[in-house]
Amino acid sequence: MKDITLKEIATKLGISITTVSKALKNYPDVSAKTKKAVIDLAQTLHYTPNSFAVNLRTKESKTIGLIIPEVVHHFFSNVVNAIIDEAEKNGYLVIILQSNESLELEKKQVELLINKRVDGIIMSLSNESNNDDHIKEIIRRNIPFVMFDKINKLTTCSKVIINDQKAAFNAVQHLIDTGCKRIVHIRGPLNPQNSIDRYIGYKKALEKNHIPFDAKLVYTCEKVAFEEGFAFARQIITEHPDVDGIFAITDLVAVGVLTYFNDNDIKIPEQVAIIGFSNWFMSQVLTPKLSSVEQPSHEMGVQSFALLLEEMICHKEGLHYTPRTVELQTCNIIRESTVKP
Amino acid sequence: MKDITLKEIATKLGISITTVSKALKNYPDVSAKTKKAVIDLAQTLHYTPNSFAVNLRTKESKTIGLIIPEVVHHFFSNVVNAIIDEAEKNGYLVIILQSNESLELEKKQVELLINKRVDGIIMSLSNESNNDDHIKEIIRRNIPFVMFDKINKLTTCSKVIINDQKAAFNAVQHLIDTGCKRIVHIRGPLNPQNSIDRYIGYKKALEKNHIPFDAKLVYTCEKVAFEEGFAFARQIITEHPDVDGIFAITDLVAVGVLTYFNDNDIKIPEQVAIIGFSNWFMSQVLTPKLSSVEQPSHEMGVQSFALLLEEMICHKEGLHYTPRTVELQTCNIIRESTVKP
DNA sequence: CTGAAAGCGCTTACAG
DNA sequence: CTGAAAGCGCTTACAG
Repeated sequence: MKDITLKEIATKLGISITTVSKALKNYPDVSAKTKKAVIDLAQTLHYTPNSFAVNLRTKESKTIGLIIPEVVHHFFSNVVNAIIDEAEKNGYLVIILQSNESLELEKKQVELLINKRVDGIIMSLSNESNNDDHIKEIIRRNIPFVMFDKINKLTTCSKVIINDQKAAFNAVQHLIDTGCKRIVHIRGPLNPQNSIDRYIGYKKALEKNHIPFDAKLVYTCEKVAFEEGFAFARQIITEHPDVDGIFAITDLVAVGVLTYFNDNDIKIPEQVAIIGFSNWFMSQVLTPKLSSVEQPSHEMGVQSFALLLEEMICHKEGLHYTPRTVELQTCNIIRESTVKP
Repeated sequence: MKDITLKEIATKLGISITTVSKALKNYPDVSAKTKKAVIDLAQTLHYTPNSFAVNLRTKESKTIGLIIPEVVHHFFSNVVNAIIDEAEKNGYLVIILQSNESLELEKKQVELLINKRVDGIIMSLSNESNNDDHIKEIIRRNIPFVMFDKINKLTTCSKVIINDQKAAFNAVQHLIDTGCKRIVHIRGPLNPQNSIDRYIGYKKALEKNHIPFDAKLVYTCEKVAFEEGFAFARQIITEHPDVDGIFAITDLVAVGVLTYFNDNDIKIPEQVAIIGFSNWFMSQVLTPKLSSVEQPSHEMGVQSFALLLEEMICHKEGLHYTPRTVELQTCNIIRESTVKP
């Protein structure tokens, strides 16, 4: 099937390409009669403008790129959901790529998006990434750019974040309020900013409450996986039978702990209370229901796109844009896993 | 920041655009010396070809479109994950859109993708969709097209499916094997093919085992949501206290049932056994762990892209392509919710 | 109100 | 080995 072009319509009607183009774009300087003829024929022939040519002329593709660690993840899929919908409402399509937490893949993907000449890029960094060359290249090329959640503080660009230190502090404070005295933190990898910040929040809460910090009570995930939570649970209960509270970097890991404890008849929260992070859907249907920190994933997506749109508009009009940082609120969602009867 | 073009490189080196283009594409008829000079300068200037111009010339965008009901869904996010990764390996990017189960949105999205001139489209239909005009338009335009999971039988295109009738039959047969005699089916909406097929599988299993079919034991979801499962559970236990088994259209609904039963001290599986569908991640961590039908989501994504790629290659070379249907295997995953002690 | 012409940045058949 | 030229399908400043 050959695609219909302006030229064909013009030939069929015996008028110029210029006039056809103007008629379809509803320019005021085309007679009503010509306009109607053109629009009718275009409809009959199922004409749709060749976006490749339009892109080349207008120098924009009305497409943005989105790189996240992985889509099969409660938090990220919710952000993706919001970004896709917001973008569509504003006439943009979204190309999605997954770094799978690999810096190497992420670099390649940034390159792909730059080559593709997307109008803007939204990103949440992989666990291995920092202010690396590929990020600098986005900035150097002056491509509208927003980072969310897993960000790098040194990069000058718009950001949508939560206050991970404060959120973690509040989660641990809650454990302490319910009577916990020996609190484990299962943290994320050493590199990502949010895993560092949650760790700091944990330490600050201990300090504030005059509970001595014990480095042996900190366990570090590599993958931030269910299986790690499960394995750490066994290790914790063997190495530190006196532990009475656990703050996990994310619900998935907390669920691993909870599953091990359930399987081995360790009472939650009577023996050990557990609180996770991000409030995954499943947390509310587990037994016991898991306490967690609510992270506004949908709103993060909405705000990320809104900031990117602002910047894309400035960029298009050649105006200077000053990056902004939006910080969203979090709160503790208290459920059975931390409420001692 | 202005983008570097072939022309600028050519001017700087005092050679023609043609030669620069050829050098960068490693044509054999360019001298090694010229080639080196061009490649070096291109690198220094961070040259990357303008994909808009390349698309226009080559008439392909190396981009495919993917429309699914929603990305925040265990099954679909796994398929998306596989499609993105397979596409990237083969040099394609993926634009993702969500119909949110709305036919109207889906139609608009198909139009967007056609206008965008993606090289191919992969789709899983919304609950409201059939062999409608927008689907016919894809076929009419001869755009490479694959449907997976939620398909329409009448459309002539490649498909990746499971045998929903057989899978449902086996699930219900399992309930019967464990001693269930009054079995409820919480089905999906009336329109989608897979919800019809699972319903037929349910009926066939009853028939085969000489259990009379009772239309009152069939409950119909509108949204296929957790809340519906939860509400139906209360209704079922009130209207039919003798029910001893439930087969739900998907795990999310089964989890709603399970949650209501847990909250109200109805023993699973002693009083009522439950089996879901699709084997969502959370099913293995619930109490009791939920039995389900394993649906190979990742493999569905891999196969969908593979079929699309086949068709895109034929399309590009002007060859005729005969659509194929790939049927993947399912199996029962038996867990605590159906194993009577 | 209509249209000829230039140009977006590339690729490639063709001539030399 | 190198390059002039046509053309992909559109948009738009300009002339009439």
